[in-house]
Amino acid sequence: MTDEETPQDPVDPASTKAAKGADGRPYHHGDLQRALVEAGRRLLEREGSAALSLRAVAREAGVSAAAPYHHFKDRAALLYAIAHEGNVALNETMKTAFEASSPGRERIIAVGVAYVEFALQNPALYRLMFETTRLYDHYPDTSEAEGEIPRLMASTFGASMPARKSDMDRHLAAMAGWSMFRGLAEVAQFRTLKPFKGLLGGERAFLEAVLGRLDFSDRPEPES
Amino acid sequence: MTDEETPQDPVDPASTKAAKGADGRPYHHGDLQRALVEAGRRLLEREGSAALSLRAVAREAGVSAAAPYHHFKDRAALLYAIAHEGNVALNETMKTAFEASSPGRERIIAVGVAYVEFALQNPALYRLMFETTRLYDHYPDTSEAEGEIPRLMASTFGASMPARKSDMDRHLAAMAGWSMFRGLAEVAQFRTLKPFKGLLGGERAFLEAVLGRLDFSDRPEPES
DNA sequence: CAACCATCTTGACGGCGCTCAAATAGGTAT
DNA sequence: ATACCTATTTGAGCGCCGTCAAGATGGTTG
Repeated sequence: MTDEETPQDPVDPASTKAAKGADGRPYHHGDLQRALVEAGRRLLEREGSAALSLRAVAREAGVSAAAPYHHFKDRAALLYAIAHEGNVALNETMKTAFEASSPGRERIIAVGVAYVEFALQNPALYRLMFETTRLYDHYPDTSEAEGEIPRLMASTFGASMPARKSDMDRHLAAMAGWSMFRGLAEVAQFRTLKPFKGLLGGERAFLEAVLGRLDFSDRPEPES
Repeated sequence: MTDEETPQDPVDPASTKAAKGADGRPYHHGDLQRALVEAGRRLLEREGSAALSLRAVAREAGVSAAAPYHHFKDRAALLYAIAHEGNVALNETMKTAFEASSPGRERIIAVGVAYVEFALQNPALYRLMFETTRLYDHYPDTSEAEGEIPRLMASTFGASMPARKSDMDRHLAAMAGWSMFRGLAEVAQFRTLKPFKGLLGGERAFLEAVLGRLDFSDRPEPES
């Protein structure tokens, strides 16, 4: 991640137009859109989601308060862009865990641990993704990474079952897994659980033990 | 619904100060603390959580913008009070479901359905409770109802297991159940699931089917 | 009655999201 | 180079927000 906002052009500070300031930054920001998203992520990690105001992001990126509006329709659009990056990252994490594991119970737990650990390591970002996904749920064009997570869930659980199983059962298992992942991602953040995790041998052991409480067994058709 | 004055205009010359409970201390305009919380809940249902500004709540209650500060330390304290009411209500709902069911698998599903249905019926309030509980997690004096929910979870799951099972296992099962409840409360709100629920025979059937994916079986000690 | 004091209002401050006209820089055609 | 064009950035301004200090209001009490 090149979160370096130094000027990449060796502009001559004396000859170039410097009406705005002597910081050497070219008047035309190279890629303000990108810089804003990165400033937002930086701010999110450093100060938490409460500090994620448009003005603060603009300040962090070193531009005026109105500048973002030429790259994002409104505040929500900027937050959406940040959340989208998070979704891409989470999706990658899950996919890696998926591919590094073999089908079945082991894989479900591995993907779940990856999911929850991502949330624990990026709590503010996760919560932003969470909120944003909810707000844009009804939008017809939720983008690639957002849609991929449920798909990955389905194949994670689908592959762990005999092929003869109905799609309904597969979907239900995926829903249960997804719910468990999301719920655990929240519950595991409670500070009161810390000693409990210690007793179990660490956070990862805790996550695996809880996720192990998902029912992986075959089941009779729910109907018929 | 145009701008209608709230019917609780404080000028009620006949009974300005009388007719208030012996416990309350309604000096000027009645019990403003109570009125503010109710105004907040009203606003939450009518306009959603985005409209829950301190000024809006004060307006809804018919007082000046600064009046709430004599009853709540800041905006967060007011939101906390509203969320607390929600926690009391949720706790009651769960307790009722608990007592109306018999121990074991049936009970776990009944309590889970009660939990998730509360969230689905009061989405804005649930989300507020959710956020607030998280923010105040580290406070030493989280109040009665907030603490009772985990306790109820523990006994819901604890009673479903043989007594010889270790506390650890009981707690883990409760954590898994709690995670599932919370996650499902979020996931079940996605509009895209509507047809899926229909195929299953309605929302309740969907909830029961997903919750049924919790592992209720006995397990070996997680550590050995 | 008058003094008191809890209660609420007024008015102000700074920060916010958002909009808009005006200014400026970089690239391109002349 | 010159002049233009377009994208980018700015500064001012609107209305709303949370918050605070000081003043007004009115019930309670000596």
